[in-house]
Amino acid sequence: MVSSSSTARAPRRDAADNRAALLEAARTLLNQDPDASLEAIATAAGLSRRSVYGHFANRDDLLRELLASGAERVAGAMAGVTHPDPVVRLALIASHLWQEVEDVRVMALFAVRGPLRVHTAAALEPLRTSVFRAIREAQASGQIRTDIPARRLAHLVEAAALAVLEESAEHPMDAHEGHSLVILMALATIGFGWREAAQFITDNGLDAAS
Amino acid sequence: MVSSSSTARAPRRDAADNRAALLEAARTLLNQDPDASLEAIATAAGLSRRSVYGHFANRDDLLRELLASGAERVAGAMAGVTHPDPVVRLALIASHLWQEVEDVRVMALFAVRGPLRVHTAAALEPLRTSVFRAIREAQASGQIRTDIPARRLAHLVEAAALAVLEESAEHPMDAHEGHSLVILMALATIGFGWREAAQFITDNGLDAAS
DNA sequence: AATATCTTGCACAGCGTTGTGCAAGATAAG
DNA sequence: CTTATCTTGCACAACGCTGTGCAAGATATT
Repeated sequence: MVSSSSTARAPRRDAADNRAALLEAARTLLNQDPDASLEAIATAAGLSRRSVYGHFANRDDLLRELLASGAERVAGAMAGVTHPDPVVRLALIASHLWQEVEDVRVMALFAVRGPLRVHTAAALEPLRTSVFRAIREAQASGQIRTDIPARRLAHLVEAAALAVLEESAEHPMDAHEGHSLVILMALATIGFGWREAAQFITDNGLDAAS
Repeated sequence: MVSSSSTARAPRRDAADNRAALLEAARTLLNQDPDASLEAIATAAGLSRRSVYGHFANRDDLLRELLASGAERVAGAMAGVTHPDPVVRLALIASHLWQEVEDVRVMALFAVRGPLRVHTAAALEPLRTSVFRAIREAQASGQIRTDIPARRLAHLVEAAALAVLEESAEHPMDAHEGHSLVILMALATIGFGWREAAQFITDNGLDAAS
């Protein structure tokens, strides 16, 4: 199906560009207002609303593609995180997460909380699983709190990260501050006291994360 | 204007009942779907959509009244919280908060996060202020973390409480578990380690909060 | 029983949006 | 240059919702 059997001509290259421009515009606009209209998105991309339907079947299709690719990008960035200590692993995940999401905070919240979170769930599944595994492992070795079941704790860690995102969306926060906050809140959630957390961060060089 | 000067008759008493029924129905329905239509709300209240406009000028009016009264109820429940130790005060606030909001969790999230949060801000202001004051006081006396500015920390504590609400909305959680979680997460956010927090809770009888 | 008050149903306008059909125009590929 | 591909503008239908006007009906109050 890729190279058609008939004598069809190759698709125009600018079409692909426009498609990309639409996604990029959507990324930007939806990050300001998750309910931005197609009209607004198309205009921002330098196209007409009508043309959008030449690239995507409908609004949902655009959103789906945007969110799915975003979720995969985020999940992909976590793939390289491997560390023997499960707590360090968690902190590294938090750190990378922030870096990936920092410039799309509002849309990230929308992607995970909004009505379309169904479309990102699949791509984020491995990430959630590795968080859960790290927590279970850390509980087993007595490194973190055991008064909350692992599943629940995993959700709460995720919620803590989202809470920082939200806070950063409402009250200006530079990238560096957000980065450390995400880690601090994750550690706090799993049971670390604040001095303990600070010690842990310096001990493991997490404050100078690349 | 209360008792009209003309020979007007007193308003019918069932009208007030219907108005109350509308608010109650709205409270229930909006707790399931914050975008529930007036049609749905009116029907649930045993009235027609048309009648709603006999009691409220428009949709926003209904919402405003509902949210404002809810916010005041919540804020009012915190008024009685006075304790010399600011950390205990924070924990008590968290505890009472849960009890007030437990049966309206989804709508509470909507009221604080949604587009109508403007209408609840005023009523919740004293509550937010007392959280901020408690945190500042506790920081001054070295009881809690000082690596995060008081304002920011206050926001994060609020976010932590909301995170528990959200978690409870998505993954079933009985009232008791939610109650302790809210306190635990608040303490975690202000810098307590999990054992320290547990100790603190038993020491102050917070696990048996009325 | 008289009457003001409240409810109802229906019709209608308005809103902002999405999705389509179609014909004409612009443009990259061959 | 020719042609298939892409874009555009306009018109139109549809959707679900809010808000109103009006006349008729039900009901509490007096």
